[in-house]
Amino acid sequence: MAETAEKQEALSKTRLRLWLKLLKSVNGIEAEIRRNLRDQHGTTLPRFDVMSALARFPDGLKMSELSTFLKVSNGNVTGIVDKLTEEGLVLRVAVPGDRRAQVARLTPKGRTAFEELAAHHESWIDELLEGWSADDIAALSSRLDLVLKRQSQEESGNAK
Amino acid sequence: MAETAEKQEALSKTRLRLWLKLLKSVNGIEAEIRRNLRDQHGTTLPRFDVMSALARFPDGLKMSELSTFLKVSNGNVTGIVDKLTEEGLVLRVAVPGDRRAQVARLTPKGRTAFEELAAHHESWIDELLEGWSADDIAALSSRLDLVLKRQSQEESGNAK
DNA sequence: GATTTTTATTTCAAGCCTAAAATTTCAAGC
DNA sequence: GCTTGAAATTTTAGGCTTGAAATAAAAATC
Repeated sequence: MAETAEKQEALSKTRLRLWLKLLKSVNGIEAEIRRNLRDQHGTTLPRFDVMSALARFPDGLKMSELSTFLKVSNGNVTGIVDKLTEEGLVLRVAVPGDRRAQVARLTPKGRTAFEELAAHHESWIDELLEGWSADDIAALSSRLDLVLKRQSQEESGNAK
Repeated sequence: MAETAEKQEALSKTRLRLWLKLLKSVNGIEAEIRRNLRDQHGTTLPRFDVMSALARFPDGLKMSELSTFLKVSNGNVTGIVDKLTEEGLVLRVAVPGDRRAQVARLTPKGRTAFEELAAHHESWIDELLEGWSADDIAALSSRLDLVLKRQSQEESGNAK
């Protein structure tokens, strides 16, 4: 079932237009979340992301695990964790048996603060995706799995 | 047709999970595009975005029009256009009758460079969205319209 | 056990981005 | 024709991000 070159070309353009629309939508949602975090909570998305990651791992994450998980550079998380530590939301704990490594953990204060943020975050998303049904979501989700699958393949290809 | 509170809560969680997956997918695609622009063309996404905007307006765009169109700050485009101008890809043209304003335009060299970039960009997207049919795209596109509609409403609400 | 390599993290330099202040010019009202 | 306010742009200060260099400790090799 060979498609014609014309159809392939049209599909390529259609995909490009979709990508631009998708990017615009996602950037818009992200901008609103950043705005809400700043205006309503005096914080930022990178800080929320770090706290969110640490909330999933109650025993804490090593700095390098944190940067891998968030897909940002090591130097980046250093700065963010520094700030969160100064504010008493995160704690650096020495790893027994390895004096190079440190584990970052949420403090009780940090956990409480995160839970507050997370609840609001969920409700913002719920509003922003108003009109999306469970079926809509399932359909998109399966298409996104295609994208993510490709990405994880590529990653393993790039592995050193 | 009142849904139960339980269903509403489940939908909210489902939407949140979708959002996280969507963000991961889009960030992954964007990261690959940035990588390709850097490694294959020695340029960056912000530069590509500026050139792309200027390519759509052969008569050029005022600096403020450019920043509005791209949804970035004025100061931001100043720096990017500075660099592109130094490299001979963009030209600043005085606006007759208004000595405050300047129009940024692609030079012929800039246009050629952009067309080269744009062709590659389209093919990268085409590969990254491999497996997305015209029907998939149409379905998602209509859901995204919901999001974009909400965003444009909000914008006009925020207008000064 | 000394040397080399790898691993974990931080520091650094540079680019991107924003919001706000500063500059220059235009337009309106007097 | 001044003055005041608005508009277009650039400059500035500060935060985020990266990739690469630097530091320090662990692990592997000899």
